[in-house]
Amino acid sequence: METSVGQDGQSDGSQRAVTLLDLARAAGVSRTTASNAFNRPDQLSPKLRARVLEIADKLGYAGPNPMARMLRTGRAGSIGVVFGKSLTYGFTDPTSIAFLKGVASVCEKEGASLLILPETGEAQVGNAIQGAAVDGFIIYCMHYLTAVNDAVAARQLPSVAVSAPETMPMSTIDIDDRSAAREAAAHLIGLGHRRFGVLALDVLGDGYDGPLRIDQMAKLECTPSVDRYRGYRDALDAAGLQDIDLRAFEVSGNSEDQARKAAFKLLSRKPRPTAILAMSDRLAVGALMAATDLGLDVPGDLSVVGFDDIPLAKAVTPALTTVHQPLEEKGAAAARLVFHPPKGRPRHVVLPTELVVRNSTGLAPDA
Amino acid sequence: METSVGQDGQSDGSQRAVTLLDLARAAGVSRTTASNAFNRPDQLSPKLRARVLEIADKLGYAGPNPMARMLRTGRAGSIGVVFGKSLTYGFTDPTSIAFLKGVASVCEKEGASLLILPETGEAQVGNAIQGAAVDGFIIYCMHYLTAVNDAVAARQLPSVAVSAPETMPMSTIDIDDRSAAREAAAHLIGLGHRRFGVLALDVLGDGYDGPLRIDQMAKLECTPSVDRYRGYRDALDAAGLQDIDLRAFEVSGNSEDQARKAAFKLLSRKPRPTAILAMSDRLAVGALMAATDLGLDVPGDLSVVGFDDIPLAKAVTPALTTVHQPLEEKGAAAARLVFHPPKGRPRHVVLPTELVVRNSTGLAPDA
DNA sequence: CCCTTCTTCTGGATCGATCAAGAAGAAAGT
DNA sequence: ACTTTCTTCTTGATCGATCCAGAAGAAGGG
Repeated sequence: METSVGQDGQSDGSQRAVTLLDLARAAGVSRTTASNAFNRPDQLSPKLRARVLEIADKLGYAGPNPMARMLRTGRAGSIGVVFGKSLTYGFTDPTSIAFLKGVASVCEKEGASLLILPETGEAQVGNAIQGAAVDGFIIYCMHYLTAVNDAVAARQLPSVAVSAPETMPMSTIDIDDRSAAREAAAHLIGLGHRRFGVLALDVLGDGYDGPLRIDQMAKLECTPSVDRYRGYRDALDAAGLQDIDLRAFEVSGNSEDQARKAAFKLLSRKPRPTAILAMSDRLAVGALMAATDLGLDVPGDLSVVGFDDIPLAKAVTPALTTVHQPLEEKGAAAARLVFHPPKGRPRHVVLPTELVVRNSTGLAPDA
Repeated sequence: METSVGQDGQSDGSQRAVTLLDLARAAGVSRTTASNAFNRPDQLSPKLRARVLEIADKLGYAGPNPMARMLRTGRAGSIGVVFGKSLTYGFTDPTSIAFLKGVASVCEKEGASLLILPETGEAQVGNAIQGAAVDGFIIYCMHYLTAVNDAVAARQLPSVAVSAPETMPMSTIDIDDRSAAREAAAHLIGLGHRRFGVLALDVLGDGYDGPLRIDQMAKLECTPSVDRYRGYRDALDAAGLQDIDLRAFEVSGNSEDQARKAAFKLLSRKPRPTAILAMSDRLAVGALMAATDLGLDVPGDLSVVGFDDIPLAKAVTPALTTVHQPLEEKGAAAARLVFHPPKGRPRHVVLPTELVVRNSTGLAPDA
């Protein structure tokens, strides 16, 4: 009758953990009653409950084992976020930080935890997703979306993908990147600019820096970079400027320093561009630094328009003209959709954007 | 023998999930063999394994249920972070973001997930901690440390507390706030300053803004604010200036805007302080804004020294003189201690800090 | 006094996996 | 030919809880 417990020996250290059954025995009640003392106070008399809890305390019983409870109830009390890049990047880029903030705020309201999955590379990412004890997933824009999508879909849990094609079988949250970019470019065209440089987000996430690989764009699944580029072109087309040479550089990792170098190259060409279209505010800041390096005045000699409207955008000098997008709300909306999934078909939410004109754009110098 | 399955009816919708047993039956093997196909490829022939996995795919079996696996193996594959403030704050404050980044980078190396617990208030925080399926905890400086500490300790898991007293029964990670602050103040004293204003982090986390509540300081468990204040005083004492009136304002939520207001008040007194000791860089930035509001030149009329050395510190104008502390490394070190707990006694790590002199401090104007 | 209802508590079944021990057959050593 | 070893696979027990149906006793209604 006496179960021997491995090599324990009662010595200070890893003794077997106290379970609900131990507690029940010690209190002279059934497991269910002990369980109810924690979960259903109305199911037993207050006096008994107090006694059970007291004995639990004495035994060092912290409460029902979370893993066992999850298994039995089928709920984890948390949602998972799958990142497309290293977590280090996720906690560095202001865009994803704001997104996480939005997710976190909704989690907090729901009393749920937020599980951030490690980035393990395309081959392994399925394992992490498969093994995550969560009630739903949020997929934050990534480069190998298919692998992630398949793994998440297999879990059959409420899921939302951000900045993903609406052809995916789950709900999506997005902005209209293309028309937002179009508006940014139209603003510059309206100011008389005719020579542009583009600083593009990386297309494949493979650490490449250099001229935009237009030929690779078709491969893409996660497409802000592509959509924004098309938006820029749309504006040119609409203005009858389709023949303009739109020189574009890809910048890896949304890095200010790389953007500075790329912008330096763009601005060293003759004739020099009078405006830079940056696909993110960080890239735009890099362009500002390059302008300083070259002794160019912004917006006198050069106009710069960004994208995102991160907090830094209005803190830099000159304050950035940029496309405001609701970063936090993206996260919040995604989380809400996970907690309260739409019945029937998945929902595809498109959040509004707005061009915010500040001090980094002005009339073209040669206009 | 046929178990009826609730009200399922096979209709499109929530059909019972496929289990390992279903897979085993469909493949004509035992549960264990099916399990091994996923977890121990070496335990069965490659041919059989391929067949099992194929059938799993066909059945839509995503892989072993994470909750069941956790229960059986006793491991969750993730560590939890307990915040002392709302998650919104955690994802806003550059200090905690950097900390999380450090934690995340180590998690990624270990292939583990990062579970961020919701802030539920002092009364409920125990529940969240009790119910978290994790392999260990990191406690990030909070205001009701006792409640958190008790709940975490009850879980009997490897845990690390940040900026917590070494009297706690778990490992701790910290910097020497007191001597770092002392160094910052000594720097100003060396420049001839004799009239100081202090911008203090909130002592109780209750949203209070106003004169520093020195009388409350004894109550504290989580003590950067108190230690830094003491450090400032230490420097004054060492210089024989113990009688100086060290006027201090508490600023709630480490907010730049609130700091600006508080600094405005400090700087409106006659005679005006010539230097401001800020307990964080955000507070210091608030002081810079107040200086601008008052038409004061920094460092000509006013010197400002911050604390933390967040990225913003060197981006603002003038660049902040501040105490550099290894924010990311704090998170990384904490995570490492959770993954590889010290045998025997808990470890108390104190990371080095360094005063970084930039452009926001200069000779006292009246010296 | 009997029947119903409510409160309080209990035991067995179950969630879905992994583990330990061992069986069956093939391969190898003597 | 017989024992040993290795490979491959299986059965029963177990992880620690929650859920369901029902029992025992108290309270209330006619």
